[in-house]
Amino acid sequence: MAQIQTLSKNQKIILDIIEKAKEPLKAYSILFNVQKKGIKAPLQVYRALEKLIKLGKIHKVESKNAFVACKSSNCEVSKATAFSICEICEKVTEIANNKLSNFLNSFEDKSGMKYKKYNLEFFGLCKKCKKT
Amino acid sequence: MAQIQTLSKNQKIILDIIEKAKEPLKAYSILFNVQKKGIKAPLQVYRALEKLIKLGKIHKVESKNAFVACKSSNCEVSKATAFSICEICEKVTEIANNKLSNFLNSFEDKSGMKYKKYNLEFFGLCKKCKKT
DNA sequence: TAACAAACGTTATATTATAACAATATGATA
DNA sequence: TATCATATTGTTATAATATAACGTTTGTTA
Ligand SMILES: [Zn+2]
Ligand SMILES: [Zn+2]
Ligand SMILES: [Zn+2]
Ligand SMILES: [Zn+2]
Repeated sequence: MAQIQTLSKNQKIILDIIEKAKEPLKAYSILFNVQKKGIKAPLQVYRALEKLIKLGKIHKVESKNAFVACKSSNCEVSKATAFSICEICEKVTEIANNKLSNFLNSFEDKSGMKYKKYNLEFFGLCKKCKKT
Repeated sequence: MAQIQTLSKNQKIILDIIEKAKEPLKAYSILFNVQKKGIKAPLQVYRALEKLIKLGKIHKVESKNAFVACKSSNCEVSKATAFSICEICEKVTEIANNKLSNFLNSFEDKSGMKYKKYNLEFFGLCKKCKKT
């Protein structure tokens, strides 16, 4: 019944490794890490990633072509994502901030376009890197 | 004196083709289009793109790996970009909205991180595609 | 159990981007 | 003008990221 059980074998393997990582993982680094578990080809990784993204279990950090597990249990279906990215140490953190998400989810302009989804990436210096 | 004059030959050629395009251009499609002008290698394109981005003349649409000319003369240096992207016709438009940029430029959270730059991509249906 | 959809495995290939090296051009300044 | 520094160019090769196409297997459900 838990959502995790609806995941297939490869999807579980790959979600697991992404969840355990401390930083966003790139597809081929995931591939390298799961070869001992029998996943041999890029497509196997990319297919799992695609599914996990659809389910909101992971997100893609577009500016880095890398994948992170979703920390904010809010976004079961990933249609509103925001990240902070340190330009020095490259630390990536998912931003969970109601003021921000409320603002963006209700954003409208004069284009007549209906926004269903967004991805926001902030860049700057993290606490540690600011000090140096 | 005009900023355009500080651009090199290759940079001008590539900015020109991006400005004339009606949609975001991919690097290799740019390459194909400028081969008659003597630009033969990917690196020549990527180097010009990199410089043009730094100058704020163009932006990269991360989710599409494509490049658009900056329309909003506000962002001379591109540190705050926002796009709307239609999921059907793939039309991409740079959003110039003061309420949005003011909100994001002054956004702070409890992470202690100082945000200097952001990129936001909205997805949805454009006016035309909503009707069908 | 028949029919369908989702996931899998595999090979090959497409697409996007950078490394490394050498030459030339440009602009500032002594 | 000579010289120094920096930016730009040209070129070949290669790295990194992602998908096409094919057939098989597994799971669901009518
Ligand atoms: Zn999330
Ligand atoms: Zn940092
Ligand atoms: Zn712009
Ligand atoms: Zn559209």
